[in-house]
Amino acid sequence: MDPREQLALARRGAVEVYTEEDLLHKLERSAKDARPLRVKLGVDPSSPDIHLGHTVVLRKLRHFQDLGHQAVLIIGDFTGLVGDPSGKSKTRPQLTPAEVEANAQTYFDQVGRILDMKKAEVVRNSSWLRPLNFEDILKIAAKLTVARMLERDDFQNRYKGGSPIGLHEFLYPMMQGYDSVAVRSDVELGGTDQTFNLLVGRNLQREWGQEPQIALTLPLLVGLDGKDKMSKSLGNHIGVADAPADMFGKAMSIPDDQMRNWYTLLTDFPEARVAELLAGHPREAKATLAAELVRQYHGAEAATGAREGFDKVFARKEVPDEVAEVAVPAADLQDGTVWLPRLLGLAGFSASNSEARRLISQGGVSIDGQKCADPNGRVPVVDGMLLKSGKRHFARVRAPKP
RNA sequence: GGGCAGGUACCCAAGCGGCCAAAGGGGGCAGACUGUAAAUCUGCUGGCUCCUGCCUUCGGGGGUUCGAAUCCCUCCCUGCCCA
Repeated sequence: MDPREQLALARRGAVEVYTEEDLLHKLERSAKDARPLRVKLGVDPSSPDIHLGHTVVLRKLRHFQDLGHQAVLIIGDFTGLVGDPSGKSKTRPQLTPAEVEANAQTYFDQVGRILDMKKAEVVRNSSWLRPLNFEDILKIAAKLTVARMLERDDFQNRYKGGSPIGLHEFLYPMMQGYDSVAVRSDVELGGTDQTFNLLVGRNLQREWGQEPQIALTLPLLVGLDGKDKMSKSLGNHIGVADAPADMFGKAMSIPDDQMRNWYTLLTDFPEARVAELLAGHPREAKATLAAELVRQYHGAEAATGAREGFDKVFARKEVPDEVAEVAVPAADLQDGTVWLPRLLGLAGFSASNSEARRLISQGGVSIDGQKCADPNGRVPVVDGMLLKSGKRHFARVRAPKP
């Protein structure tokens, strides 16, 4: 593909490209010499499950792959020992090597849903970071200054707010930047919260006599709450490994005004199509989005199924096709009845009896469509009866075999 | 090393001898409504107890007191300032 077209494609959705001219130059040279660009993406194995927030940048990397460039995936197994401080308001716990390794494995399995892993180059940064001795580290550290570090928003906020900043956290951008030197990166991708780290890479490459990489930043995907960036620790995420029904339901719960963002960052829908959808009924637009996301990770059939299941439960208030079963142990039976709070606990709908009582007295519990009023009552156990808690928790009750 | 300010429930944050299972906000859950698990409004939000109390909780450990999240001692941790 023509370098200018490639540039346009690379540019799409990006917040910032440092710098665009350099990228064009690299693309042109790459085309001329038939030498793919090395596009670096560092992944943080501190949280093993990847969610849609991660996919924004992974999708961009995939696009580079599709253009024939070389994806270089760096498993931050060494940096993971620190935990990226970017955007964090507190120090992250350091992981043990074993944890990092286990996480990396999970990560691989999931990332294959987006990248073409057969063509990707996967490396671990421990392979070049671990052998460094203190003298090497000092040499690299000397290229960075405290003042520059403190320019970063997250550090600055923490500093001003009086929260601790570990010295090792200062080393994080340094390590990530050195990764670029180690893999001779041409382009590095990252969220906008990575900007500083990506720019450090450029500086260090220059110091090591390499042509600086292009830093391409992408917007952070806002999570289900519509406020904060999607992250597992905030619980506002959709995991790529989530079940179709979950994925669909969660996507349906994003605030309306986030739809455009999600469409542009998570789908390949052309702009015109998105505009058309957003002009229509919001629920319809959201359902289309949700279905598309399910399709990407589970296929078209699952997408249709998820949508139907959702409508069934929430629009038509019917019972879903698949309902988990709860077996009532004989020990809990008394004259053929079971204590309702106990039953809710058995079904996994409440963590304690108090919570179960609360649920019942709030009118959130029903059996076979019949609301349960007594928070302390016993109910006759009928094999196959349907227990419902809240709007979306169902369980088929199984009586003990005589 | 010295001085000062702090460590409260899932998170932020009040309380500073009894009326404190602990204000308020966030989050979570439930209900109403609806276009959805959007938005909005309302309620609930330590555990056990079949409601009557009991148990655990306010950084850890000791103490004072009839009684402590609140006072004292000590240890650990954090921030700021000085060195």
